[in-house]
Amino acid sequence: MARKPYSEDARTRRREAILDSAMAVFEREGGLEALSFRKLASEMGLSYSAPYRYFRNKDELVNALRARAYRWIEAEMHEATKDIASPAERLIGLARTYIKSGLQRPQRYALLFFNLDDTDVARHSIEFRRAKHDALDICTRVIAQGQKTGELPAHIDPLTASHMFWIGAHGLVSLELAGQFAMGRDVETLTTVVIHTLRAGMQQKMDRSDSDLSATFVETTQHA
Amino acid sequence: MARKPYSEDARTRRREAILDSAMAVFEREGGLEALSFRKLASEMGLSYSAPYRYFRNKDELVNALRARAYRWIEAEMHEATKDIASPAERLIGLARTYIKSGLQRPQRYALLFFNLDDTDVARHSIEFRRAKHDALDICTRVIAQGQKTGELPAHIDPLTASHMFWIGAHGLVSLELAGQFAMGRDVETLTTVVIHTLRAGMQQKMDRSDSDLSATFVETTQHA
DNA sequence: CAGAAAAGTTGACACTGTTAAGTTAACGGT
DNA sequence: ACCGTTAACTTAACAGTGTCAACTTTTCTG
Repeated sequence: MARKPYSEDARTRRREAILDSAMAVFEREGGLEALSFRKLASEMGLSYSAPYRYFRNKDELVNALRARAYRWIEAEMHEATKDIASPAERLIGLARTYIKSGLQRPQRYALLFFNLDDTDVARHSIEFRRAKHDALDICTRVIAQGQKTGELPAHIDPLTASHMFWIGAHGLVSLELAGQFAMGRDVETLTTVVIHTLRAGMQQKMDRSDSDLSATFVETTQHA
Repeated sequence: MARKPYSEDARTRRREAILDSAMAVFEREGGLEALSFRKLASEMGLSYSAPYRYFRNKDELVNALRARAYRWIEAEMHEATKDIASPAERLIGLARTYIKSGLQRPQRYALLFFNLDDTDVARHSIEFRRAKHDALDICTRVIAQGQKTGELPAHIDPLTASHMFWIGAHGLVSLELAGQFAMGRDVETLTTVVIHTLRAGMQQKMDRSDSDLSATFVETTQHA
């Protein structure tokens, strides 16, 4: 009686095709506002509400694009550093690749962190969370490995350390993409400085004075 | 024959009122898409195209909001740290205030760096550029001062150093706002670690091996 | 080949940004 | 006091958008 859908993988293939097209439009035209179901559909020779068979709404489509973007940057990092034996060197390679990739494809990178509606942040798709976790995990594991071989300091936990490198890399990419470093600053140099600083600072154990200093300035102004 | 406009400062006062309203709507509803001229105008008891007398288009309005946001975070930083005598301590206070303020008002912060159309980046309003420059300048001057007193290392130039702190602070805020640190990580700790790491790493002079390492990984993969 | 269900289409609704034309209000000169 | 000029504002309209409900067409299964 009930029939199977046309073919399970035909369906997902079509879904992927839509995502391909969507990513292309998105990166070409720039911005999520410029990406509309209607433009997308017409580009694929379909009618304007056809994509609704594959994505409940635009948010769902965009979240699928986000997951893709994450898998892409993860692949970039893996590909570029998988043959580096030394953990410390690989860590630096990861950071540089992350930065380079982000700068190379601004739109795709922006997809990862910008334009997040508050509700989106609450619960991303599982696909998205896993992609994110996997990407960070490469970094965490490399650091843990480096701690075993003694190349990297053992006093900091690997997750915190990789968060820190992520913060540095993302901060750099993000500010550069927002055009904040203008005035003849080149990113190459800044990249090197940031990586060096994080690497060197990581060696230094925190002592009491650090946490004291932090407590000192907790109260900030609160005028709207 | 020709008459003066109603009153120069009445006009700018009205403009400011619109911006007040716009910022309120924007922060309440969340997101630039939710902020429309029509909602804004109706909230002020005006007709839907009245704001066009004060802003050529939505981009211009948004850019004015951005400039406001910048002046806001600059004021927060100034207010919270102006009485700290030691440059090194004040630098840390600046970073902590920046982070705290950003986390406290996510929408307003996001305005500064997200949702930038490619064309926007090219040429922001002069107002915006100056606000940005002023904010960064606080940091740069504090560092320069710290170098004079010997509290901070002199081998790095102040602008690069403040860029680095900016990268760290922004990266932290930005990732936290994007909900990337979930899994029971608290930002307080991460903040302390990042600041400590930058501070400690800054002391360490770069040697030849750093730049060598950077050159090693310049070629990354290039498959779409 | 029938019938069921998926895929795709069309029409409609409530929005949006933006422009053009028309209306009202405030000022300067006489 | 009045008139013209001009700013401020309103209204109508256009081209888009996301989204849903009602259709039509296609494709597979019994």
